[in-house]
Amino acid sequence: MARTPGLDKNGMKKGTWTPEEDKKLRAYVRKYGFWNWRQLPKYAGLSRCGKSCRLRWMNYLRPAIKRGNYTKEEEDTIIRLQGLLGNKWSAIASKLPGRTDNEVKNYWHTNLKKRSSQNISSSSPQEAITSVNHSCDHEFGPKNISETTQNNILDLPINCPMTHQIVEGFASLHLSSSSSKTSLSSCTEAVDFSNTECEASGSPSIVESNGNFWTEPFITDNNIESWLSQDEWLFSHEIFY
DNA sequence: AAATACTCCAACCGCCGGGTA
DNA sequence: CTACCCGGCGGTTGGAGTATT
Repeated sequence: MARTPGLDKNGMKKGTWTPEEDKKLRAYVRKYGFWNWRQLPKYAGLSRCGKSCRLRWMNYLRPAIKRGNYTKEEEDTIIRLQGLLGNKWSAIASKLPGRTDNEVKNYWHTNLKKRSSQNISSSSPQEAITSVNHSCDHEFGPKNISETTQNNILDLPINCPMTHQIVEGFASLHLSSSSSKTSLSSCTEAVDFSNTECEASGSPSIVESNGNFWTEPFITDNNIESWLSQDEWLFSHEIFY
């Protein structure tokens, strides 16, 4: 499972993360957040590229990541959304709290792919659409998504968290025979998602207030107690999720 | 017990889009 | 307008762990 440790062309370490590296990354992110992944390893004392740090944090160290077996509901959701959206793993994972796109992708390829292909012969895309439609009805009131989408893809309940994915899924299914992201974006750009369940992405003022954050991240750390209490707030409000 | 085949998943790679200077 | 940087995404791979022969 683990990859052999080595160095990339820039002299950065590759391969499996050690517990010590995890500790450093976790401690740094919990204290300072992640405002520039490229710079982060330098100040966190890690010989890793920023990308590797980001991946490690997002897929493994992040709080609230759910480990262990998938529930029947989760499996059904993955199968259903994969049928609708294709390999939009991040979109699918966003509907599974605590699961990462990488994890969902792996689980699909190792466990669900075969089952799904068997089910395809017995259930139509229309059934999958209807199923999602019901889940939206439950939270956002009745709206016939399948019918609406076929008539006007933009006329969807904007507050429905499924809408973005549904639009993209139908864009790939109906609007273009190619899989280029350009064709998808040209469709989704017309929709205002500002009112959907987007996570907060702005930098908290605690960082902005520190003008030398990146140049002196540790030096300015004079008020650890205060930082830690704010850290808990950030986590409780899912700023880091 | 040893060898081989298979499974699973952490991690890497390359590409793309958004933001900005 | 262009070039560059960065974060994010999806496809792929390496190899440890497990099952089978």
